[in-house]
Amino acid sequence: MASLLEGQARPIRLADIAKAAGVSHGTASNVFSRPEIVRAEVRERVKAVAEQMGYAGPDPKGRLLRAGKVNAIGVATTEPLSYFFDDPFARVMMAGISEACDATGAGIALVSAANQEKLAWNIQSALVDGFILFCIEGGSRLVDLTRERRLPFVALELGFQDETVSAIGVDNVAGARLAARHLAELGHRRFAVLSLGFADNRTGFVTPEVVRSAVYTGTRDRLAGYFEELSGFGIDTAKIPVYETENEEKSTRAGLEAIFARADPPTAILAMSDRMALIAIDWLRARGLAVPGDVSIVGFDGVPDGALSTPPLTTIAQPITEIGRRAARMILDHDGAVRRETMGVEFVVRGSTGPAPKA
Amino acid sequence: MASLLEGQARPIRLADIAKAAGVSHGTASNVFSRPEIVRAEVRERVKAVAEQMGYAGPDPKGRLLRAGKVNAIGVATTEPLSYFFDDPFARVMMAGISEACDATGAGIALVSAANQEKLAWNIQSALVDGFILFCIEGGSRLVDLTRERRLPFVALELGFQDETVSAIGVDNVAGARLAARHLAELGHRRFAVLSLGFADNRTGFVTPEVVRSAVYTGTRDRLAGYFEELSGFGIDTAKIPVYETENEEKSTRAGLEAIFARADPPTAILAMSDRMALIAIDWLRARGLAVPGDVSIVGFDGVPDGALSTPPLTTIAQPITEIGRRAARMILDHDGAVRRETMGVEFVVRGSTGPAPKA
DNA sequence: CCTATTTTTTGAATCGATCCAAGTCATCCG
DNA sequence: CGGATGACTTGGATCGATTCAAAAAATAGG
Repeated sequence: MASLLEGQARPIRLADIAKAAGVSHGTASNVFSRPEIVRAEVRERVKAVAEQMGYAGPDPKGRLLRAGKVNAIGVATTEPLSYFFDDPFARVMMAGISEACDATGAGIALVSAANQEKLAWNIQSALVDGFILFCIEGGSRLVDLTRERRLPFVALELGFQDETVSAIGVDNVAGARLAARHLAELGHRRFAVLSLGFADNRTGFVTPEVVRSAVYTGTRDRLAGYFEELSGFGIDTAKIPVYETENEEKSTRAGLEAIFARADPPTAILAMSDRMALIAIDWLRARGLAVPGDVSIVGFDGVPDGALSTPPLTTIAQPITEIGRRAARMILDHDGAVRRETMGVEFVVRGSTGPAPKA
Repeated sequence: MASLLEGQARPIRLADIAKAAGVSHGTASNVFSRPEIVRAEVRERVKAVAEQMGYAGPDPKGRLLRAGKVNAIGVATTEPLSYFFDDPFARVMMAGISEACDATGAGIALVSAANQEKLAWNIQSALVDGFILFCIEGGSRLVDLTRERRLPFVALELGFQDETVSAIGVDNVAGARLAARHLAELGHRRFAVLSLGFADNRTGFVTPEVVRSAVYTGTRDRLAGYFEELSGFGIDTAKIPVYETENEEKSTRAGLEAIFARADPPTAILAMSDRMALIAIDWLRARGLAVPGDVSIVGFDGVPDGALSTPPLTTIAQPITEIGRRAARMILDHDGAVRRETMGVEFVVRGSTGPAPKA
């Protein structure tokens, strides 16, 4: 019966080598995984047989089951896979993760969960020892799904409150205050905020109601930081237009249109991401408004592109690489504990902010 | 004895669920993998037990062994992992690979082989269905190692000749000719070439001897393309300085120093990579030489940064994304055949080239 | 040459699932 | 009521390795 299948090129297994070399599979295994405990003569014979039969070496699939450890960490997001290579924030983060993985020889498995069903499947079937989650959007779904794998995981940019998951974030309130203070000290009094989401699938001007029922506390905290600081300068924050975007071109431009269509347009824009800030710079300049001459802008994140724009972007920089490194290490030397780390931010003054224009 | 270990939290297996629910492991398996063939009542009972016992779902490690397919493709290079996120060429390539993987729901495993021993191990133990190799450097070692896995693989940027491996490349000769012709037609007569490697670990001016014994035929072809075309314009190619770099900042700058230290410095530089071309632009401008006023430069590759430099770079663009897509598809629908594809290049005129300065 | 050690080798057990041929059971039909 | 049909279930085999206690072989010591 087996003879009928001959020539079917069934891959050679370790057991085949063992049989051909006349040793037990235990010994054959040792030849590859612990050669030093096998008598030299036997070792060479087995190796020769393996070579001659075209054995590819112990199949990691088999080894894995026994070993239990994959030696790779999964990085997941709800964006398409290309997000990891396109998005500047993600790239810097990945560089940090890469560094930690390189240091220990671990691999990186990229997992995308762009559409609902596949998301679940990809997370469920990823061969990894743990996950790093980019919770840029639809984060709660991602967290829930990952939790079911019962593997260690760390959430990054986790927008919402959930004390049961390990996470690394930044001090949003402090960062936002820094940004607001800078602009206020430059004399600005008319502000607008380009905001990240307070809940999924919403864009447009934000009402106090929306803020109160925010799902994403990260967004809420940044806004709170802005407002606290501005209030300290005697500015009526209730009058500040806050436009919620999806952190991409279209909704951000829509937000700018809406903001500048109002009476009394702002001289200063607080953007909750560098992405939006950079889009804003383009939009304003295309509209003939000088940055920072007519309008000043402060971003948030500290992506490298911000240094290259014209004018270069003043921003609140997260220690992105360091966050990536720590996240990877958290998975790599996981000890079962839930850890939450809040990193400090750094205020980077570049060229997109200047004194408020004389009224 | 087992009781001594109780509380050790050994992860729950499918078999445990089966036993607890009073069904066979076969049925328990079906509950998760083919729920429709299990009677509703039984299915719910098993699911309830699983839920209650905190079962994480079928472990992919176990499933993998039986299924045989990982559903992930490995991307390997001899650079550190961060290369994939830092290098513009790699990033565009990865975007193409990502696209193809997203379309079929496959994952991407990044494998780095920065140091000798780990290289071997990482390649040997990567859980993937096939490899895409970035042969930017030390490519032959990478190819040899990968061949031993006996998994499908495609080599990208394979510098050397080896008809036994699947590879996707570009028409180097044609691309180089385009670049050379453009400059010659602009009236340039004094050239220099910033060259990629002809063999490993060499930098410096290249002799005909080096070219003749080239390991990297890609480099040789590009040079041949330049020379063929320039000869057609009656230029004595034997007098053209060709400086071999390691395609990074240091050796490229060294090359420029050496080239411009010679009598009769060039008015046109043919760079075999955009990377070198961009470094050259910086170097020249820092030196007070106008680009393209005093010196014109043509790159090779077509990385997106080239469009953003000052002046923007004239270059020979490879269809990088498309190469990535094809490479991924080659692995994804692998049929056992060795395939070699040569893609066309596109000539992109931007601002780094202009008429030769009046003598 | 025999016993005590030490070095190697063996082969069963395990890792965690899926697959499938064979078996069970209830239902339907003539 | 016997047999055919259909719907689930069962449990052994398998995927490809590693591990480890015990057996076997080699070596040392007396």
